Amino acid sequence: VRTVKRGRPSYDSERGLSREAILDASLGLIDEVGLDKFSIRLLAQRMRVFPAAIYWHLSTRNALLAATLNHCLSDTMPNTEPDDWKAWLTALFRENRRVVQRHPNITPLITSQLLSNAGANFKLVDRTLEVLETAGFKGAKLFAAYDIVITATLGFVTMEFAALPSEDTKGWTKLMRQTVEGLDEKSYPHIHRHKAALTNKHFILRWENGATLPLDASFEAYVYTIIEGLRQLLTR
Amino acid sequence: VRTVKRGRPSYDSERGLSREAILDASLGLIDEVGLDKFSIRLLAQRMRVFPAAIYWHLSTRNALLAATLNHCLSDTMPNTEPDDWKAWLTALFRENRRVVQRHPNITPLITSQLLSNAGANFKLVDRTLEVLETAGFKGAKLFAAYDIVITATLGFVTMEFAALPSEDTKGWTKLMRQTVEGLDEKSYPHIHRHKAALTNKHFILRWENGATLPLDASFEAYVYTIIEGLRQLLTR
DNA sequence: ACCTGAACACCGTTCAAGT
DNA sequence: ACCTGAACACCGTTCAAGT
Repeated sequence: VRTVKRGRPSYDSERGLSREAILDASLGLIDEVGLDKFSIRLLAQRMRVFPAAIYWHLSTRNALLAATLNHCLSDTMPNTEPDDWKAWLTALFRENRRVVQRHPNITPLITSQLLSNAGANFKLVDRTLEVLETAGFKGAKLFAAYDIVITATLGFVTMEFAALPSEDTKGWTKLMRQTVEGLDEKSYPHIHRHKAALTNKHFILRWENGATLPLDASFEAYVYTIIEGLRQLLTR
Repeated sequence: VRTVKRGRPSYDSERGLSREAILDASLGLIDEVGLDKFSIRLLAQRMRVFPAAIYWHLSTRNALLAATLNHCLSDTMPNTEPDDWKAWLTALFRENRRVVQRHPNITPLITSQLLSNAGANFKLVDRTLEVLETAGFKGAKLFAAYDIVITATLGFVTMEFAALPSEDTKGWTKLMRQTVEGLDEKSYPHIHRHKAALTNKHFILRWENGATLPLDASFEAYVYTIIEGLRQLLTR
């Protein structure tokens, strides 16, 4: 008789572990507690298993994190027609951002794990190359454009969702607010003039991240900038 | 009689600790051993001091890392005239990249610590706003352009110098090479066609990072793309 | 004010042993 | 094949005590 247990979504303790189940649980745990508090021991506890059991499926903590990141990003694929490269790229950037928005805590992994291994989204890579080629990019320009697209896909969101300290150590937000609001007119005239519009709303001058304060307008302007820039690169 | 000790550059064990000396030593240690192996205990050992001594000067490990990052990035400032915004931004992007190139191991910190605190480079922020305003950016466009410049400054290099696994666990490079070279023509026709030009040379398909294989051409194309895109944004 | 020395509550990882 | 149970060598951080 199979009795339904407490309802942990993607792991059934009666069926044992699997790589897939571990990655699901890992992503869920990172969403919940953040990377600082994520540990193999805590993950094992959630899956009602001994810590060492994880190591039978994944060789190391870093390998687990890398696999979790790829697992999270592996579904991204615009369903736009690939012959309109501008529309396709726009869809890619937006769709990717939506994914990261659902899992903001994974962003540090994008630069702490070189994005390349067995689980990477090679389908997306191939499609990107196809789109750029049909757009007219050739030779050295094609590869430059490809790198630019990858950077544009991940670069803005990693900055937008950059991690906050997991504990408000000694009133961190208060210190941030004071620092930014204390920037004086003499030393920082331009910051001072636009203080109201900048404070906690744009890079470096903020103390919340995209999870609570998304930078929608800047993101859309960034997408526009990249695509217009690529258009210039194409006809250079 | 002051006897010169073993010649650790910026810390003299006879004069005691200081925030400055700790940040110098911290950056040096990260350069040497990488973030994975960096620890407060190891840092303390290098400075010939008990671990707890560090905590008198910096409240926490994360605070230390954030301060180290800012310490590393705080000197960046193009010496170009600010009235030519394109030349100024180009200089900014290049100078920043040179800094990161000297300290590639700090890149993960850029997204794991929200870039904002008492030690951030607010002079650079103010100058950036000045340059963009004299270029003609106003209102909402000014703030979007500002966010784009910050992203462009840090986004590409964080991807370019994304960290590798600190130990070659189970022949990681070998696995990477096999994975990339094993991408078959049927499933990945475009990758396959350009395999020679892409393998270990561009994002996702590589297993070394910018420390050993810099992406000079792509970086310059990215700078061009951003600036041309901003030019379009300005006159939209 | 600044650091020592020791302790506490955690980690990742390994390995023999079980089933 | 897959997991247990215990152990090892580390961590970050706290705190009383020294100077």
